Amino acid sequence: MDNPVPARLRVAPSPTGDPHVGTAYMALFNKAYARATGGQFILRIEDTDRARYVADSERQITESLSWLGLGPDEGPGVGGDFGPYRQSERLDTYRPFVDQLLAAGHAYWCWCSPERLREMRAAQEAAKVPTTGYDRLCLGKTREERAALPGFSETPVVRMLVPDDVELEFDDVIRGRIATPRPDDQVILKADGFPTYHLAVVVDDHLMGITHVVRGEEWISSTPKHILLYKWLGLPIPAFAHMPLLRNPDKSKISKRKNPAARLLWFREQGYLPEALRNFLQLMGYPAGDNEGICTFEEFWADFDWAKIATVGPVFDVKKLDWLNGHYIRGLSDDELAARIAEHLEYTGQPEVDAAILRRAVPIIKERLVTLDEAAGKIGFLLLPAAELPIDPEARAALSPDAPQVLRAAGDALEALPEWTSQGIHEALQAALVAGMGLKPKFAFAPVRVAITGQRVSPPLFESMEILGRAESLLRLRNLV
RNA sequence: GGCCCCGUUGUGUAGCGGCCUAGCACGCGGCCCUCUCAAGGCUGAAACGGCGGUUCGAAUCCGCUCGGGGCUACCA
Repeated sequence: MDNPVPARLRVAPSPTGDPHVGTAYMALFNKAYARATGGQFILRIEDTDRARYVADSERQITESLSWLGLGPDEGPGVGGDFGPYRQSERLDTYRPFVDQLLAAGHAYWCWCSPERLREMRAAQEAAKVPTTGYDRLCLGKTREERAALPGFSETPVVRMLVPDDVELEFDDVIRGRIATPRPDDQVILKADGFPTYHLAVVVDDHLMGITHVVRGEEWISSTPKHILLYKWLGLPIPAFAHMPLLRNPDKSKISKRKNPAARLLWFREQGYLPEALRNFLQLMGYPAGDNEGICTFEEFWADFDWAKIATVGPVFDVKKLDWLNGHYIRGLSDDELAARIAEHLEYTGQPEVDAAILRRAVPIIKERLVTLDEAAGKIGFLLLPAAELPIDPEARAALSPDAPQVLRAAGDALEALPEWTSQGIHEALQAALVAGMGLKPKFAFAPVRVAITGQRVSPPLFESMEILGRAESLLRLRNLV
């Protein structure tokens, strides 16, 4: 890394619902750069929109980030020298900045009612005006003067007075120099006394010592407003990194409405491993490197480079995540995997599974799992007594006519087997059915599989029988026909 | 509508004027292995949006065009 200066970066979600996958995406790149420079990664809650505020949201954000290994170095709950880390608790901090802007003539009061603003916008649209925006009706007026006019509201807001010569270009560490649309006279202080995002980010980023503003591409067009604020307030301007937007398959900005994977909690519910998700997120808009794109967070941040980030919004296609998840599952030890499956069952509120059976079953389902959630289904047949074992109707229908003889022969061969091991079972059945009855292995074992598992497709048969034990296995062989 | 951003196989990406008859991964097809399904091995199909320039030479540079996206809120 060529930047020896410790960077301070923040991820700043709004608690307006369950966490968005984009939050994790931003957090990942933020934290990577913080680690690369030996700096700090900060979580700040941007709860200035009281209308959309959801009480439980912050907890879910914090939990999911730490689940992913992307917990902050500073933030609500973890502390730090720059708190509070919730904007709703910082209302007093913003006031002096607003006053300063007002006093300097860079901002002005506006008493226009929401209705008037709506009508104004509609009129502009109808008239096909090239540039829309606030018409500055309130600019230069006292409260009394404005009150005499229609569309007056008792509770005013404060707007920025964007000058004609506002700078419309800035440097982005990902995209280089970029141009932007001309900003409107943006509201910075709302009627309810809360700042808008635009004022709050600038003030907080400065007060919290943020060196790199990392956010989604959708913020490019408002960056000139922020730069204006920095300049007016006499504050140093941080570096900007506008990340590409994650997309739905139709290329639109990823949304919970169109894409279940837009919900960060979805991944945990589905049984994805946090390390797999993290690795997958690293691949979004970023080169894979060697090793098929598999790499640890440490390897990722060790040669992290903003310039490598793509300017195209990647389509968020979970197919590759499925593969990665399987890969990471296969890399887990049997004990670890058993523990993760048990955890997942608990997290999703599914019935508990006998720990001993689960542990013994892990080796035979491990390479067959895409998600942890599939585990219960795969070992279900090991958990029920013979009498309750459901037989898949299709599997039953596909049974060959000689199935009864095959099962009887299998039972006879296993009855006297000296040692109940998968290998012994395999050899005994091979001898009785393949050698003895002259059946092809494929056909010889099919009815046995249905009897033992109730399915045509199952984990390895002989290992399953070993886990079930002799008595239970024999019972199942007799039960089917 | 206006302004801005972007455009390599189905998806994620490599490529930064000749090494490209465009590489890799996932996905998809086939084969092998095999008690089913997986896993694993081998193998196949699949892309530079289009048109003009610049140049000895363009996926790479320029222009236009088409296409996609974002913003245009007292939401972030």
